[in-house]
Amino acid sequence: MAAEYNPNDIEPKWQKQWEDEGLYHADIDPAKPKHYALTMLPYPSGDLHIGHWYAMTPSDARARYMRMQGYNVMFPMGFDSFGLPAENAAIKRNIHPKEWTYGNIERMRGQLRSMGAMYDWRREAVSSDPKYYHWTQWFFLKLHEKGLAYRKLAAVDWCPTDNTTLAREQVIGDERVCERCGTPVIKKELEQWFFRTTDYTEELLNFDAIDWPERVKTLQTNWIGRSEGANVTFKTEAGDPMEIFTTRPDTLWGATFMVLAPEHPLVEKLTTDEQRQAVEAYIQTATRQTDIERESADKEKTGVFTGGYAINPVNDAKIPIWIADYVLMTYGTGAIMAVPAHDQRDFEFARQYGLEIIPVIQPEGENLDGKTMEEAWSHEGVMVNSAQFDGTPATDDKGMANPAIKAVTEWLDGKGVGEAAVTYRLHDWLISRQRYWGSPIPMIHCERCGVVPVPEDQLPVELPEDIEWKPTGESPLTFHPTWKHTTCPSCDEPAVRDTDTMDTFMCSSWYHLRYLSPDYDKGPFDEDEYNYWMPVDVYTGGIEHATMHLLYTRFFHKALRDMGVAEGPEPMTKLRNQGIVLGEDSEKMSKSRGNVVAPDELVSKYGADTVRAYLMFFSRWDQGGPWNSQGIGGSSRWLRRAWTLFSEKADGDGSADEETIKSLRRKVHQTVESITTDFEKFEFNTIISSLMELLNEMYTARDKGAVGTEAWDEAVDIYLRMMAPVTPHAAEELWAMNGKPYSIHNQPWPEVDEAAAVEEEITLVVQINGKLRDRITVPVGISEEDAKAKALASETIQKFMDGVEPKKVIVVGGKLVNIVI
RNA sequence: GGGGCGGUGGCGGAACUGGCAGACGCAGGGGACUUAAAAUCCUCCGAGGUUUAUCCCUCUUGUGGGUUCGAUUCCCACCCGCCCCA
Repeated sequence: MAAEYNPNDIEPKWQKQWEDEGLYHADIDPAKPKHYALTMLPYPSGDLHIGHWYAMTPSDARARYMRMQGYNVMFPMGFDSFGLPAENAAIKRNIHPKEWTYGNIERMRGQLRSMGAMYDWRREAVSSDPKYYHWTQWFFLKLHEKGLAYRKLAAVDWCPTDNTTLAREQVIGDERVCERCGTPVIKKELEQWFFRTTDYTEELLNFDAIDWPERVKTLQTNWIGRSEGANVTFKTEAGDPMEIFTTRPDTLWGATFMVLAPEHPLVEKLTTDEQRQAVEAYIQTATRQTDIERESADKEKTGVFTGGYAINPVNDAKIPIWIADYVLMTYGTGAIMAVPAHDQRDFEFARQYGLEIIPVIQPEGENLDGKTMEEAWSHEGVMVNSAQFDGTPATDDKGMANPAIKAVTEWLDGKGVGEAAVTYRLHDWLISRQRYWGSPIPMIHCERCGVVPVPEDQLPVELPEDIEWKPTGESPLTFHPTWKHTTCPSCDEPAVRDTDTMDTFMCSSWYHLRYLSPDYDKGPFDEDEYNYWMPVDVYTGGIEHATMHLLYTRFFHKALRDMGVAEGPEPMTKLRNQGIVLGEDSEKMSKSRGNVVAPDELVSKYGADTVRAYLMFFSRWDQGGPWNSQGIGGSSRWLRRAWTLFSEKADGDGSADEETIKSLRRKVHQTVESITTDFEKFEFNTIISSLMELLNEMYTARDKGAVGTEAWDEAVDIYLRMMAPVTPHAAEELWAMNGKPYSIHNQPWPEVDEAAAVEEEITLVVQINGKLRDRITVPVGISEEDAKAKALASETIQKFMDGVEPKKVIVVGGKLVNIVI
């Protein structure tokens, strides 16, 4: 009798053996094609949750599949271990961030091992280790050297809960909340370090070299927010130039007022004595509001007339200058021309304050009138009230593709009052964080020499461990008694270190390079390793990183390339996103909802193989979906059924008839075909379905006496190979039980025997007027005439046709006949 | 307002290039085994109609239209959900 399936025995056993033998060690092998498979590294938050399993085990299955396809596969893992939660735990529970983090890492390593993934642990990298952040700092110095890291005073986003600044990307949604804790951010004027991501805007918009999901490309494109238009210089009555950017220079003749941000430097000068009191009061209230409140679309528009006027350069019209809080100093030039007839926000503002509305784009078949219009017209039409441009068609096209914009822009340029311009929404990346648990910024502030980089041979600038936490809004490093005091590398006089640390996205922008050689100490990575393994061939992870990590890492790579440190256009060739596993109540899993699924419990109940299989099976991987605690029973049943069939020493007499053998082989090879395609396409759910179907078919074949035949042995051999990526432990154990040589994970992927996979008979579908009426079994490759003849000869069909002559008969590739009557 | 993704049985989902809608599984019904239960095995399982029953028919992929011999698939309009940008 066969041994019972007991995953809790066999899984740890094989994990240990694989580990001891270094089965999954990936070393440079020029004789083999390489494959660098990478899954986004976890933050060591304490416990591996089901989302980690969902991200990691299907990726592991695919990496294993690639390995069986003959690739030299590197599949590394590590920890993104700097960050706020460690520090918050320190404050809350009085435990040092380092201790908390490394305790979690240790725990998670064990949990990761229980997945049975093929990680090469020799390549593990931990971003909070000095030997790692040494090179994070080194990259900072390189970026600084290249002029890509700079310091500026700016109104930056500040999270009052986390007590730190945030990058623009880390401020989420209309409510402008902190990406980590959900607190609405506020603005603070601070001097901070930035990276010049905006130097790479055009290049970041180009996705030609990568196979990434459309969704991610769209998200990045929107985020970068390229808009074409023109810069136009207006003048105040006093002659001061005021530059504005507009995407609609063709509507310049309809500009009936200008609006400046309340903080605009010219406001002071423009404001007349009569208006001064109102203007100052307005500025006071506006500065007390957050950007969210100011920009909110449904908020009533408010503003105040400064008393000053501007001269419209296209027609010398004198137009009033207002200030309003919906214009932000941080966006564009902090000044806009207002064309109420063709911009809804300007329209509402004009109606509110009784300002003039002049339509300059007339839609076909209508006659817009500024006095009676009910909303702005922002679509195509013909230019009117615009002097020599009257009659020029204005289309819905953006930028120079729009004939009206093109004509006006060229004219402005010739006149010297404007020029074509492109603006981007993308900001430079704010790097400084006023927190402790991060990589120190390797810069020194010297009273005499200014900001001086720490010399390379003094890296890493290590974090001190004896630290006190005070929620002051300044980096805890500031209050350390000695740490910040140093000498200036250039004048040797006393100086202080930068006490901010780097955004942790900086650490994760290059971790894929550290995996190449985590212990290497002559540089961030060993060049031989780089030359062999890079770029990352398949990168998997959640889509939530589309405009953060995935944008930063592309920027980082391009910057490194320009320094000669990296090569190639992009760091990650192919990207695939998994969805999110929801709780059984279809809500996001959270401790407070009590709908969290704990993988450790599932593993002890069902075994890791079942959990892996179910995670691959229960939904489309890219979509995710609600967990179903009963559903996993199906995967468990499948695996046990497979175990039963393949572990029993069934006495087969090989008495199966020829047809049974043929159809068994057909199904086997058809399954190899479909599973291969599915692995290529990351369609994991149908891989499991196909394995289930084949298993059902094999049970039928067994009952018909197939055991003991060559075809049966072939089927078992192929089945186990196809199981291997999904359920690596069970497959290894069954492989051994069937007397096959260790290890199944060194076996090649099965090849399709095309001849065996071919169907001999097909079901000819017969339709009348497109409705299914009969099915006839015919030999494959039947000629069109024969198919037609057979269809027309069918009794059922004749009954339906009732003697009517067919008008037309359509035969499709010998598989379908449609009779039109 | 602009853009993206999605909407298929009670549920998760499948369906290759426009060609048998609902593979595979969950849940559910019926049965076998069992003193009983669990486990396992067999079987039914979109809705409606017809029939003793087998059969058979009609409807059905968010809604409405279109293209086509034929549409879950392509086109247009709309509704709903999620996301991004305004």
